[in-house]
Amino acid sequence: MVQPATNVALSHSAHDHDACIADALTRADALCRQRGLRLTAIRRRVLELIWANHQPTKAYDLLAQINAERGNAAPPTVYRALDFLLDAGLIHKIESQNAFIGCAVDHDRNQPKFFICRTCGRAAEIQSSQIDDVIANEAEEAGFVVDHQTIEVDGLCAACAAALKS
Amino acid sequence: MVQPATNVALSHSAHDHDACIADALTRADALCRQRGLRLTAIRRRVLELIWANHQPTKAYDLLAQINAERGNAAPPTVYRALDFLLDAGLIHKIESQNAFIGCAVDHDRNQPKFFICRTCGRAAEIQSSQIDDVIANEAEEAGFVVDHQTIEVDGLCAACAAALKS
DNA sequence: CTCCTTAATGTTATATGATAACGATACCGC
DNA sequence: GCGGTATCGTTATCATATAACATTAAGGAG
Repeated sequence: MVQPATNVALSHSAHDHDACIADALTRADALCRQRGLRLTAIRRRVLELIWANHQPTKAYDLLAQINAERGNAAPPTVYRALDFLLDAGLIHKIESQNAFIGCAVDHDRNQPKFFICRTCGRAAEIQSSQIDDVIANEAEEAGFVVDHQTIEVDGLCAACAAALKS
Repeated sequence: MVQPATNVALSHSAHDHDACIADALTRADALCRQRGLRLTAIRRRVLELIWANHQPTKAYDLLAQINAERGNAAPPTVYRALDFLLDAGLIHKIESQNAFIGCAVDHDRNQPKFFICRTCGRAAEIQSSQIDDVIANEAEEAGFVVDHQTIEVDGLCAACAAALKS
């Protein structure tokens, strides 16, 4: 279940994975400072591991990774960090997988949505406001007051679809 | 967690709940006969209980209900029935709640979607193809091949929103 | 009808995901 | 430095789901 970051970084088109992790942490630091939240060592490390895994990551995999480096840590250690990060909007939960992934977009007006590839396992967060608009319309018609959305689309990403065809 | 059917039936606008359950079972019988699937006693009973609960229902609640009437039943008994019903398209899983609900619509061209009320707990399955269309467009642009969607919108249903305002 | 194969169920054990409860510690404003 | 609150450690337990294998039942071939 645990996927070393190096494998992941190599498997598709190259991207500067270290920079991508560093960026995410910088953004998290800024956001927490701005809002008076405390990004403690554990919370920061959990966030870093989630970004490093680069795929939806399970709580117990994080726990194992933490324990590999620190030795002590029980489930609440990880779940509390995850709760904090979720509340801060720094990560999202992929409900269909009971897994967590770093937030890659700005959610001022739209809700998280993912395209999840069943082959490479990656979850791409997409930013379409169209989907939110349509849902808002449907809700309006039904008199339903929207609070939160779970939108997870499973299938094949472009790269994996191409690989399968050839 | 287990909610007696009578409470549920009374809580909002009246509907003939017995008939609604009976209809669902009739449809299930027909569909299984047509497709050569075996809607065995357990499977049928699990489906019936799900409809009777009239809300997303947890596997272990179903297990308790089954055991109350038959005494013997372990988790696999229920999970196997649920798997069958899911495969047959007779129920859906609400991923954000680890719960199951009867399928109320025809899915020839569109995928399941739910409006879930945080107050009364009901999950209304909606049939908009607009949402599917927009997702299909987004996927097209991204080169993503859609296989399955999880769309769960949490909030307040019209009735509960009205009740809160007054 | 009976044998045979396969699908379905029973049963035990265990894996996986998440939280309750409470004590100890660290941070931060005063 | 002091005191209150947030965070973390620790233990136990609850909740969700499946593996593995034994047993039984259903339905077709002969």
